[in-house]
Amino acid sequence: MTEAVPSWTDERVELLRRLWDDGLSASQIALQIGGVSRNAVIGKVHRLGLAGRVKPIGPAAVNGQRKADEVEIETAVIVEEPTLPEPPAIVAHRPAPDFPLEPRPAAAAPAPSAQPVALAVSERVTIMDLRDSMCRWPMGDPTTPDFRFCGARAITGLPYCTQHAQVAYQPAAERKRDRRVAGMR
DNA sequence: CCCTGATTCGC
DNA sequence: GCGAATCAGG
Repeated sequence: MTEAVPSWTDERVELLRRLWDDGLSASQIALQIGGVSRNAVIGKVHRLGLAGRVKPIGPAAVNGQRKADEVEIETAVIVEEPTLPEPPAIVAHRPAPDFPLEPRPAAAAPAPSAQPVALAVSERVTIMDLRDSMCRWPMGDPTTPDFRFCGARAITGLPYCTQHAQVAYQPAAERKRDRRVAGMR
């Protein structure tokens, strides 16, 4: 097939803008877009004038990559009381990948009974289909082409749906070691 | 060492 | 305009 990438098409640029605005690093964006190096991404970002974005939180928190070299502020887990009638200024940092938190069984043979579904199950959406008020919880590695977002109805004021908001802002509960899938490289 | 973005500069 | 190489920082 034609592996040759056209170049920075509108779609690719749009994706680039979105991912960059989403806080993904250049290397991650490059891996996801494919066909471009991280330098290319950075270069394009600068040309587009997107550089100098506000540094969110979590330089590479997307990957469970921890370095004992430095003490990071990963402890930025916002501890909140069980009651959250109002969305405080929660610092939405990029949550760690979550594979074991899928509320949907793999084999989804709907066997449509005469039962109207009140809420559609989480529909994974791509970055392109991600709209506002959609849960922006990342599913899968941003480095893979099948990277999706939850896409469910997000809580007003929060970037996540009820399901993921819980895990995103869980109280100072115990934290279990998250073992990521077999990493390449 | 790993990573990050910023910049330069030949193409 | 593009991006590899390089730079500078964490």
